[in-house]
Amino acid sequence: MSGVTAAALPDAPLDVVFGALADPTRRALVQRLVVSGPASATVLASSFPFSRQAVVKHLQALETAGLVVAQRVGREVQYRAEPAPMAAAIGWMLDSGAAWDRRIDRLRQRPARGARSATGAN
Amino acid sequence: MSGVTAAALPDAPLDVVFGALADPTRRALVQRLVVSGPASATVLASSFPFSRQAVVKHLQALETAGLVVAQRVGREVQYRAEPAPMAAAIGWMLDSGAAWDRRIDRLRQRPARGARSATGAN
DNA sequence: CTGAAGTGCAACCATTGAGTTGCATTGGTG
DNA sequence: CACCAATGCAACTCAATGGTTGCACTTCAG
Repeated sequence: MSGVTAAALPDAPLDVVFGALADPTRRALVQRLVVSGPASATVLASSFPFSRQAVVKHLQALETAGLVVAQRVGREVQYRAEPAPMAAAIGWMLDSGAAWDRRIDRLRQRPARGARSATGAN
Repeated sequence: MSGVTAAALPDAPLDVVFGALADPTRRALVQRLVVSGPASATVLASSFPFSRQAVVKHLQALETAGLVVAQRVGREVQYRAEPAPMAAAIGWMLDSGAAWDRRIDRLRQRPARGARSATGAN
């Protein structure tokens, strides 16, 4: 964790990215960092109904996902948002969506023969 | 749950969508359904190293997220992929990314006064 | 009608996750 | 130097998750 300074992680696995984004608190943290810029865990914690330690844990989860980068400034640690890993997640979804569209096309071409042929959801 | 036939759920909260996608098995299930078309839990389970019940639970998680739709066909239940809810997830990410870009712009416009312009990733 | 295939339901276990508290450590600053 | 603020580390609780198994129930088919 703290070993990584600011080097771009290769690319965090989708598990971790999606998992990090699955928590409302963590999404709120990301937005907060995106909107208001870098901040320390202590400062962030003052805006949330959680203890500082809880916020730190969330930030570590986000850092593992590469969605946040920690940078030491004096005795503080500034966390900054890094939306890059979202690209992979979006990519996976668009990919699925595309494949789904292709499948829909195939289903459309198939002659609708009378009764609802099961999968035939419009 | 099983009450819904094929009606589009209002829109599952992001928590649930991201959470559903955070599991590799569930992503594999979605892709399988997208690529090979609708299938029953029993059939799907034969392709995975898990029990049928485990697969059923995953499918229920996906169904809660609206990523999968269950349809009863005779004594079987066919599950079909439904990528629509991904739109909200993608939307959230693009939104964060956009806000981030705006922030970067502001930082870029700001005259680098000595200290850290730091966040200046690529 | 009887049986087998396919689901549904429930109990159970092990692991992870979110959150807490307490204390040690580091780093500015009066 | 001495203090205070911020971080780091560790232990602990409680709830949720992912997985299992066993059994009851429905439905098609011989």
